Amino acid sequence: MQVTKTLDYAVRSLTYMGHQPVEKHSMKEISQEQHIPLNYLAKIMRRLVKKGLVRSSVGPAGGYTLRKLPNEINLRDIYEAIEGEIRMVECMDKDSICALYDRCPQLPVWDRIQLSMIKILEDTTLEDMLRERKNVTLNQVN
Amino acid sequence: MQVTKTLDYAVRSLTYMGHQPVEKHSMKEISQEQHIPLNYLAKIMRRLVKKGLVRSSVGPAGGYTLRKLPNEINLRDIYEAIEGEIRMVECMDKDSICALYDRCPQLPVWDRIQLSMIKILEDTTLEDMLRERKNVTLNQVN
DNA sequence: CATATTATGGAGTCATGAAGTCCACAATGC
DNA sequence: GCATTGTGGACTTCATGACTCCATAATATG
Repeated sequence: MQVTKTLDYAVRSLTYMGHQPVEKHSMKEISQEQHIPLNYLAKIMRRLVKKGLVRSSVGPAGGYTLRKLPNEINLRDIYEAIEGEIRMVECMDKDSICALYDRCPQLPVWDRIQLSMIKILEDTTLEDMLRERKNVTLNQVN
Repeated sequence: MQVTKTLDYAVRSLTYMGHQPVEKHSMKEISQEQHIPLNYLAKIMRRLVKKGLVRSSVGPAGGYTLRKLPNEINLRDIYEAIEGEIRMVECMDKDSICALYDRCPQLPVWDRIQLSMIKILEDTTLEDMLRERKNVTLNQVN
């Protein structure tokens, strides 16, 4: 559950679009405003389109718009669109077979923790981020 | 907040030692019982010693013992011993300077999420894992 | 005291994945 | 028909996780 740069970029882009959820935003615009490398952003947007978070149109005056309202898009959606299924431990994969079957005391614990985290992500929407904005006065990112 | 193999190994080893918290356990013993590559385990144990989680003694009949009782060792301790300070987002590092200072709506949100996670890790002790053991009937790890 | 046993320290290897670049191509508004 | 904007995929670079190996230090035991 690390926040990669890619995820950061995705959240930033979506938050940015969230300000005028109806308007169309070109990749170039997002890239410049949010300081995201254009070509890399292209890759990220493709995933967001494919996962149904944004709608795209090509050609001049093309760009992206959110498919839902900011309060209907939560962090879990975004996380999974970018990183795939949330899984804290590798062995939670269905296919893996464990040498310690039937005496692994960790699994239930990680599982509980993972559930809590998913809930937190689900409970946080783009709108929360937009609201947060005015409270922030000085901050760091990279 | 990914559970790496290294962290998994650390937790396993400590849980294993937790069964007889007083007894000494050699690296070879832990390695064999928990299916952890010996040389790699050596590296992990060094960190646990350095961070004060276990006590070591060398020579024949040497080995490791827990420094505290299982209910006094929580997952946060172990996590930080292995992975260092918990930080979900890179920009939470003190030194990083952000291009988006003063309009980064993400930070407070990630920070809140991080605090929740830390709390969960703190509230979970080795003893919880030991207790868990009897409830588990079939499982996977790798 | 010699030797076997156990931990310590550090260098080196290998594979994987994140982050980013490039380029050719497709859609479309003017 | 052309400029503009998104799409798809191949390719590169670099950092890090997950090891391996080896030389060395401490110490129980005979």
